[in-house]
Amino acid sequence: MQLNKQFRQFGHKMTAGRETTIDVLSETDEHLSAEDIYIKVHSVNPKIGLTTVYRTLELLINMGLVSKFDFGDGRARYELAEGIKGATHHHHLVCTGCGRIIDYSEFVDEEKTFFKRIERELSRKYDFRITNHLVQFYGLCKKCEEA
Amino acid sequence: MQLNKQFRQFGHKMTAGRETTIDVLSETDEHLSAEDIYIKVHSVNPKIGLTTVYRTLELLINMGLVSKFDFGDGRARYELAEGIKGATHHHHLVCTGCGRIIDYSEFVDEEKTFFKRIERELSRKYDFRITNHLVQFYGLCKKCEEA
DNA sequence: GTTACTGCAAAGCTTTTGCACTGTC
DNA sequence: GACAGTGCAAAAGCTTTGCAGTAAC
Repeated sequence: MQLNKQFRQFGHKMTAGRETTIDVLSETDEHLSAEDIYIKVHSVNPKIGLTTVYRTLELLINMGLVSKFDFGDGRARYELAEGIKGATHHHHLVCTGCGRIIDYSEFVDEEKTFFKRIERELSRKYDFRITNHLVQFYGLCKKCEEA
Repeated sequence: MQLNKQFRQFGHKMTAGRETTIDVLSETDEHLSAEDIYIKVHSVNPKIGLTTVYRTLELLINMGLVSKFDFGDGRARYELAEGIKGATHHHHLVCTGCGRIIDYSEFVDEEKTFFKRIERELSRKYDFRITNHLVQFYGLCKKCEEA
């Protein structure tokens, strides 16, 4: 895999734990917590521990390969970053009833244009170099609304 | 104060801890953590403990008087909700270098219009009742950019 | 007088760290 | 062979909970 090369460029080694973690993230469309990832990684390769998963995730985030999200339930969630292994840009609807996360990508282009303009002005006004933005909608999914 | 009445409508009692917590939140423009709030509350009234602050914040959030934010540093921050005691709608720039939070309210009207449209369409498409949205920009403040 | 509220201490969770061992390059 | 990476166990940090005492209405 070509990520191998990317690891070495950053001065890191490619190991079983790292490769398996990336594989797990590539093969899911869920929003996995560190422990979720650990369980999957561990079932593929029982030698790999939770600590390694945490350390790998931190590394992948620093390399820009993974994004970390907080949906308000006290544990972080991880996703392959946009563009990595075909992952597409999207935002999230978070159900405050059951915690379900719905991805949507309908308006991301529109949002991109909108935010680009705002970011430009905020950057200038506050002397702030914006590198990233987070958009999340909260509410109730159909099931929870009916209940 | 008229919040007193609001508490009773919800079936809650107004107590020293709750009143002091609201006062602290009203009088700051910082983004206080539970412990920050506790320190201030405790300095006004040393009888009030951290547990009460946590329980009060939870209550205030459920009553819609307080909003809870996560800026990625592992502890939650609390602010008076929009409209309570004159608190105005705003969003946040988060410096990933030093953790500084900058409030801005320049584009919130524009954002409101923009999001209203998107929320309407997402609600319909995903059968999801959107009650709230979160917008945050991440980047580097001037000091951290120079360092 | 009832019932909700509170403080304290202890527990619960996720995440991080120390250290000796292991594996990659 | 050097040095980064790893597992395990322990620690850290924020937040929640149990319980007996206290205060609001």
